[in-house]
Amino acid sequence: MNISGPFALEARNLGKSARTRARLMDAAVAVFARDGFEAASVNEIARLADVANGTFYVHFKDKDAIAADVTFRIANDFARQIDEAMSQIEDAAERFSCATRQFMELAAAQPRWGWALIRSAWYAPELHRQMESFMRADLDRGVKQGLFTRTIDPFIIDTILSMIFSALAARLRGDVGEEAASRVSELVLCMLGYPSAQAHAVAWSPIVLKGFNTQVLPRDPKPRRAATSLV
Amino acid sequence: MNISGPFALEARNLGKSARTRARLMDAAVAVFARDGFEAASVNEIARLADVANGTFYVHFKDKDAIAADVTFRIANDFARQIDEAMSQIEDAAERFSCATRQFMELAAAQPRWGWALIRSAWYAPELHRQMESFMRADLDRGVKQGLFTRTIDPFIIDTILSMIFSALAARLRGDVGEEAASRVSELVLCMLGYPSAQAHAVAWSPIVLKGFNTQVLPRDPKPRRAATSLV
Amino acid sequence: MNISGPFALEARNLGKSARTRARLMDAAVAVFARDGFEAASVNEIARLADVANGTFYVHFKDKDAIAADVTFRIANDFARQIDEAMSQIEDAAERFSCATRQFMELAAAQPRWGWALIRSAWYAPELHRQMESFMRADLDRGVKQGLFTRTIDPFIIDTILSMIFSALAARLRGDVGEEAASRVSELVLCMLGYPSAQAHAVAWSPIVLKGFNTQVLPRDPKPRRAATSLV
Amino acid sequence: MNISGPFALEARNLGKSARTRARLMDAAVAVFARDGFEAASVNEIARLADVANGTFYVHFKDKDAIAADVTFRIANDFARQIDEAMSQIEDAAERFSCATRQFMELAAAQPRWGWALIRSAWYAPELHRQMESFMRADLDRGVKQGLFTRTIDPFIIDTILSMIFSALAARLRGDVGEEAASRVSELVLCMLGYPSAQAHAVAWSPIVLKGFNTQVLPRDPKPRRAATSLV
DNA sequence: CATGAATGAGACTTCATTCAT
DNA sequence: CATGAATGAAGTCTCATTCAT
Repeated sequence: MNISGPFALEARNLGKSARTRARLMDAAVAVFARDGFEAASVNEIARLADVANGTFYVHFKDKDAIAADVTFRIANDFARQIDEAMSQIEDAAERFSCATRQFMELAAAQPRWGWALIRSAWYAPELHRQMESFMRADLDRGVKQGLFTRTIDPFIIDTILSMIFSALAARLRGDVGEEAASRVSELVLCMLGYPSAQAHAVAWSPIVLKGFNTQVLPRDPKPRRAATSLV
Repeated sequence: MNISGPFALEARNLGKSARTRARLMDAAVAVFARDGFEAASVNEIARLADVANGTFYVHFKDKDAIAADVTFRIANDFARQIDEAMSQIEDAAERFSCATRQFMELAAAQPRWGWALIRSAWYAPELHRQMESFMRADLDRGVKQGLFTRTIDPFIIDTILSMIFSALAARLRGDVGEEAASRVSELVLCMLGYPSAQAHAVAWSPIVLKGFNTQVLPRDPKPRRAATSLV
Repeated sequence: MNISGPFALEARNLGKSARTRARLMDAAVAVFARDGFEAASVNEIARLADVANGTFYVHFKDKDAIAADVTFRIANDFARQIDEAMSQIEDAAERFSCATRQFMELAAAQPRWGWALIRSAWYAPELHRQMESFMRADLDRGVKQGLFTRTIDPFIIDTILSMIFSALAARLRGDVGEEAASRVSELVLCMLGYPSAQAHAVAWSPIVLKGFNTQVLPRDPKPRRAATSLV
Repeated sequence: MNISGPFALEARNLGKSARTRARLMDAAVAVFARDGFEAASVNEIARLADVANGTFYVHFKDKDAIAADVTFRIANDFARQIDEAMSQIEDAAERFSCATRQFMELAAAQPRWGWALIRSAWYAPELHRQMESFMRADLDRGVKQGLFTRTIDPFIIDTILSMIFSALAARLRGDVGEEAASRVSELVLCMLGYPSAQAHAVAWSPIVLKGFNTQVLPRDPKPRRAATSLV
């Protein structure tokens, strides 16, 4: 039962150990996505990764550890790709919209990663903090640019994150199509005090979304602190 | 290890069976709130309820059954109390704000119920449908009254629910005080196209919130279908 | 869930206690027949009998006790009816054949009783001894009459009983029709040394078989020791 | 509590996993023999095998699986040894008698295997079919050779099997000695229409019975379909 | 590193049996 | 007598984790 995914692809030229580890991570993503974090079992992850169950413990202390690693690297990978897509954008509203739409596009292109994020978000507080910090940069920028009238604080950031996750879940369930990203962007911009008509224009403007790029980050990179938003 | 809660209080004058059942329900709420639905175990519920583990199965088929019963009755109880609090209100924006604030007040007054709702919402689709239908009534009314410009559909309702749950979680974690309800109300009203200044006024107007009333509904009431919002 | 059967019918004019007991016995027969003795549960018997589970213990010490009572009474009832059917027959070969055929007819007419006998035979050694003693009488008579050349001892009686039970099971499963009784009779007679042609004639001679008569014996009758065969 | 038996002996030079599996199979035989299939518990099997209860599930899916494996291997082992013992015999009556006597000798030499067969025969329809097919070959041969006048069909085969099992049970209970096999052989031969005197001669002729040979078959052998009788 | 058998705690569930009403 | 809630032992099975190879 061989799950092969982005991590394995990334590690294809590395040593055997790194490749085994990568296979485990791909398998973990698949299992978290399918069963949720709680119901995921180490044995099942090992089975999907085509390694003996004991091998899991050579690479990870326990289920929490692999979940943390997986979500961390997914988040970083997404952040990197989103960053690239936004490098030329200055306007904070556009940046936010672009980031949100790009985020959902990436997640939709790799539904297992999307579901894994959703289904282990509760168990990966690290992820939350990371996404908050990415997002905060653009929201603060918008306030400075006079675009957003709403005060930015952890509460509102949490609220926005929950909206984006909710929209992502709807999209992945198939309840809504790719317009989900624009819809939620528009809602958030309005909520932040951005003029309604412009919110609509920005959120629905045609943009080029990057497809999914499997060049995931190397293991244990220096934590990124780029002044930018994940979403 | 005796957990005593609203259900036990409600059942204190009923027969022995009803009292045991109520103890189990209170215990289930406590465990769901603390551990989440998945991690909750029947044995632990029985232990908290101070009954033998076999006793659980005298009253409920399995964990799903008690969860369904518990969420159903919490939701109905909340709905009833929120309804009462709003009986005199006609304006849809006020109704929404009142419902949301009342909901969060009730949940905050009984944090275990609040956490239980949050942590088993994923596993209680019934609850979701119920809350959606309660909320939809007031949102549609607002559209008819010309207060909301946003089109109401399942996507936006889901989004609003996720915002409210997110705010509730923040409140229950203690990250934010009782202003959480007003803040999220205001955000939602803005998002729906309600004028910003009025949104603020409505969301922050002083209102009398009912405290928690433990008169939970009797078992198996006729399902409420009142044209009103749970939140 | 009301099972009503021969015992209930028999007890319809007795006191309430006797009727409850009778309902339990009918239910026990049904459950033993359907699930086998091991898999039968007291709760299920009580449920089928439409009484509370505690009521079972008012009437029977445990599952063994009801099984013993039930098989004892079925066996006695069958014995009584078989006796009646054979009262005029003197020839031992005819008696054996008649008894066997009558036995299988009764069991087939009341398949639950038949299955219950088969499926609890292992657990009711009493039944075995009883059937052995009934059968022995006719076999010994056959030897005295010079019809059977085979020595009669517990081994051969056991063998014959197992043949009859095997044939009964085949009949109740529907693998074979009502000829099962004649076939097994013929086989046994041959085996006992009875001339082949006569064995065939006796085993297949048309006889009048009594239908099932629900007048089961009163409770705890003096054990019958009539010099006759159950089968 | 260490049960050691033929399977363990057979596996003594194999890997650890095979040895544990063999211990479980020996233990299962012991428990089935002692308690019957229904009453046997996985925990008890593990206890007798001196392994943790979880270990059982490393080797077998459930009780059915180990029962199927055990009966399959016992049956094949018996069949192989019986085949060997009969390789030179052409006469169908002799073959039947030899097979029956050899079968009972093997079972009596290894009473746990005998009891296990008896007590799980009901739950192993596979076993029944296998024995039927082995036996059928010799019975049909006897008809072709003009030795048996009785028509061979599933009903009579079932009947014969029940006789043999009944005799085996009597032998294992100690109610009868090693003459049981000859007695039941003679009875069956008579029943099949084989001349009485010859039946006696064949059934009681001195033959060399192989003792029990613990070289059980390797796991998953090609199923034997030799045109011969198990009994 | 990789393996995979073995472990044993613990989850779920059933059920014979008791006992207060 | 009848009830049926309550009990707790016992059974089934899963799973994170360890360890010898």
